[in-house]
Amino acid sequence: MEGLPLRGDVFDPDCPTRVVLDRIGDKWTVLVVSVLSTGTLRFTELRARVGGVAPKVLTQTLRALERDGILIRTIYAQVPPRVEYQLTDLGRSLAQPIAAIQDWAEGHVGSVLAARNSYDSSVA
Amino acid sequence: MEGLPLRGDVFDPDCPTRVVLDRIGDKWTVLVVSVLSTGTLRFTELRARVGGVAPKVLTQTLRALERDGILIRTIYAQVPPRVEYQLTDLGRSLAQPIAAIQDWAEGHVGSVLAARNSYDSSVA
DNA sequence: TGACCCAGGTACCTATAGGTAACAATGGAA
DNA sequence: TTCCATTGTTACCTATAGGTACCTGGGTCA
Repeated sequence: MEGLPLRGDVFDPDCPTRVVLDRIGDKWTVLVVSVLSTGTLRFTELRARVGGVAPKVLTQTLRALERDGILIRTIYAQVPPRVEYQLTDLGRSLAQPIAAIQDWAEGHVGSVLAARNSYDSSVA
Repeated sequence: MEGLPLRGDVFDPDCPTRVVLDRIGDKWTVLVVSVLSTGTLRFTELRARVGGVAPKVLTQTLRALERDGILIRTIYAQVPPRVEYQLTDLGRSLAQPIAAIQDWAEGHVGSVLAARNSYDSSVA
């Protein structure tokens, strides 16, 4: 019943593919997956590398990604608690397109901001 | 002052790269860019291909993308009005990573849904 | 006897993305 | 003279993602 090689169609509003797109649309998912693609990290490290996340929101994001099979959460019965997050194979496969997006964003910020300035001044 | 080959850093909360990620996080951007990557389209055609968009929201999305230099809006002084949307070079360069994301989404829906079922039933 | 560390949890608030429904403007067709 | 096509706009409402601030629990270190 699982692992159907079923192919979705993002243009169908009723296709669950939309759900996947929504997850990627999540404000922090891209950043978290990107950071984790470099290796296993603990909560606090994650928080430090992804600038600006509130702990509550980071927890939410991590739980959602765990639920979707993108990452694994490992709890070590220690004191103080130690929890590690690492990507699954599925997560690693997602890391590639995400890296492409991130790369585009970093490489084209200048053009986008320039277009924005130009547009705003012509409308003003 | 424009077109700086400045490279952003998505992990810096104050970096405008975040703005670009936010735009991609927009619910309809990915779909609109994807559809337009196949060629120029009119408003109604666009609306038909991207299932489930309300006209107001489509207008908002298109304006935002125009502002960011991703697409061009051409108005023909006809009656009834005719407006065409096409990607710019910048938009076409974005279409590639977006296609990768979309491809991933369509190809891995099955795995994600399976993980979700498994997670939900183990928590229940 | 505190104070600290880690990984969150809880309660609460709000901005805004997104949605619904109805209307506008124009000229040609029926 | 009423209707229709086309591309939106306007007013209005709401769900929820996201944020702030503070709490918890239990070893350890001083």
